[in-house]
Amino acid sequence: MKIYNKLLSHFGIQYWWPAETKYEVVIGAIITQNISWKNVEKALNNLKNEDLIDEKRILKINTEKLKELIKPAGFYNIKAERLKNITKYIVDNYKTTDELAKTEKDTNILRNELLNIKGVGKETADSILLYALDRKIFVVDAYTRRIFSRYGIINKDMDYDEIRLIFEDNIIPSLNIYKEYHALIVELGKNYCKKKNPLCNTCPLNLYCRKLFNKFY
DNA sequence: CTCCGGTAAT
DNA sequence: ATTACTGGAG
Repeated sequence: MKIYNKLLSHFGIQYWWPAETKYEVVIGAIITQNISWKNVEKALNNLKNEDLIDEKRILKINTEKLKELIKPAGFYNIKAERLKNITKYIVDNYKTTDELAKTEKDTNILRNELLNIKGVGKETADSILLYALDRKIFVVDAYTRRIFSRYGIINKDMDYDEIRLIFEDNIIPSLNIYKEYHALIVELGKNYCKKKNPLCNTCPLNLYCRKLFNKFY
C-alpha cells in the first residue's frame, strides 16, 4: 500500500480501463496482448469506424476482414481468431458482455470459464474480470514482474497466481484500488522502470528499491 | 522455447 | 537498424 500511495501521488488517478463499453474492454484485452496500447488504439478506431464494438456484429464479420481492421495491433491473424473465440463464448452463454457482467457466478468459476477459451490466458482473463466484470482480481503483467522483482518484493520467475496472491493478500481489497494499482504499475513500467535503461534517478520508487543497490537486478 | 507481426521509440 | 510493446499457444 505504501508503494501504491507513492505511485498515486506521483501519477494521479488513471481512471482505468479506457473504454466506453464492457465489450470494448474485452476487445482491448485481446488485442493488447504483448502490444503497446498505441497500436491497440489504431485497431480500436478501425473497429469503431465500422461500428463493430458489438458482439453480434463481430461474430458476423468475416475473419479476413477482421484481420485487416486489427492489423495495426500486430499478431493480427491469431488475434482475430481469439476475438472470435471469446465473443462466441459471450454470445453463446450470456448473449452480451453486459449480461455476462450480471451473472451471480463465483469469480473463480467465471475465471475458469474464461481460461478455457483459446487465446485467453491468466492476464487476459483477469483484465476482463477486473475491468469489464468488476470482480476483485489483481492483474499481473510483465511490468508487475519487472518492477516488483527489481524492487525486491517478488521473484522474477514466480508463478502468475503466486504473485497475484501476494498482492491480494497485502493490499486493501477495494475494486477501485485493484483497478488503479495495475494502471499505475503500467504507467511506472512505461515511463521509469523500463526494460533497458530504467530511469532510476527520477523514479518515484527509488528510495527503497533494491535495484539501486544491486547491479544484478 | 519459438512463433506470431505491425508500430513507434531508441 | 534495433528494440520493446498492458501474452498465449504449440
